[in-house]
Amino acid sequence: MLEITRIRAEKDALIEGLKKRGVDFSNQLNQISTLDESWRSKKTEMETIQSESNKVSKEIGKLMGSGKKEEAEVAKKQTAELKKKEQSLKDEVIELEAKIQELLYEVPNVPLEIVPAGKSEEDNITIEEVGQKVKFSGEALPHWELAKKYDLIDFELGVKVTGAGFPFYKGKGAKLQRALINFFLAEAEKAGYTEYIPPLMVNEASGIGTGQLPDKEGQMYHATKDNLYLIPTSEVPLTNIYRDTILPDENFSIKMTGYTPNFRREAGSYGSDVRGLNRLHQFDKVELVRIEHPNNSQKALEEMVNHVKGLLEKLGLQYRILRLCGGDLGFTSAITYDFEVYSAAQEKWLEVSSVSLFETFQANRLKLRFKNDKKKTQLCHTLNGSALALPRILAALLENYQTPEGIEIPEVLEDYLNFKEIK
RNA sequence: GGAGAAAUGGCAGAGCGGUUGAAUGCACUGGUCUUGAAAACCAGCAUACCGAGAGGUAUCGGGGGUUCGAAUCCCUCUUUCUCCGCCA
Repeated sequence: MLEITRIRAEKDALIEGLKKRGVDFSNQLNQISTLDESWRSKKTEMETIQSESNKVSKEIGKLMGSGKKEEAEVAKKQTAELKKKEQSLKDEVIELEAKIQELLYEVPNVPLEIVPAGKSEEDNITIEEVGQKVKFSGEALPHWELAKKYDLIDFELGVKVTGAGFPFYKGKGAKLQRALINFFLAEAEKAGYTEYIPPLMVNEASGIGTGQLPDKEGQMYHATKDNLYLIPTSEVPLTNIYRDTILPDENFSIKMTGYTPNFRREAGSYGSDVRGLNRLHQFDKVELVRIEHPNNSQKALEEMVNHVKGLLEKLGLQYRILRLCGGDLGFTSAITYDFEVYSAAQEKWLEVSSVSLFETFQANRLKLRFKNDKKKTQLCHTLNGSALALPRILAALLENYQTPEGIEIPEVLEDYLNFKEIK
């Protein structure tokens, strides 16, 4: 959520910045601005009346105290009119607040200077490409066939027990999955992140805090009886740890990591995009979340990008980094780098990580602040990134490391496994 | 799931329906004193919003109500504790 003070101060610049998303928000911002003005004047008016009636009430108190009951009765009658006015002003103020809030929820974050304008993924910029295409001697199988051939993942069983998009990992497939999780967590720990195992369900307030609600309600599984949501990413519980928090001073740099399954309804997805491990309703991910001083958030973003690069390089996967264009940017993000690995058998790029800086957009909703050197409360910056999402990494590993005899295992995972190849 | 008790500032803990945004203690910050420290003493110390400022308004777990006036009374939800039941 954009800060109302920013809209007051630099509305036109914000409108201009938002155009990079390919949508014109001048309507919303102008409306907010107008509503905000009348809100302020109504509020002042209301508070003046409140102040008056508070005074009269105190007078009555004094009169009652000194036994002048009749004078008190007269004063009581005086307040009736004030009450009426106060109530109607209050109604107006509340209505204006609700309207402003509603409009604010509609406006996404403003992209940073270096984010390219653009409408779709076509306009993303590839800023780096690392590694070589794998050459196969024979036919290269897609991961779903490899998974079947070596009995690593059972998709049909998942359909039977739960539904499409909920696979079973089995035997060496399950172990490989667990090894990857441990590897990612170990790397995060080395980089100074504190590990958490968060709840897999969150309440409504948390969903609103990180921006999944109200806009993306349909993306989450909702346990209506208890009004809880299954998390679509551990970003939600991890970031919400710091909801309604004021950090005591400027010296903070909060680095959290967590492994969790993630649940996404993915309504409307279809075709080859959902084949095999490409898109699941439940998938594992190790997430990085950071809360930073505004002066430090750019550096933190860079560190996170380098962290993910390191992981992909250690796994020996060909990858590229994209800077998303305005149109492809998530609602809450100011800048996002996507990481894609090349899946040699499917001959396509698969997104395995997304690293984003939200600046104050999330912190504003979360009420996550710190005390600056002038003892004023100021919003923190939040960041997060996947490091990494498991299924597509697993898919790429299976496909890229396949040989006619079996599947090799990247050396870096050997410490986490009791086998060195899959046959 | 049933029965009972409770929820106040960073913590502890007062608070007859009427200058209570809230006593007091601890913690914290600044100052005096001291060669330095401790102690003692003095002062300061919640958040948000409106306002150039003076100041104003709101907030005592959340929401609603009674009243001229609510931390204080009523309803409701949530959470915590105790007891019972069930259970990995």
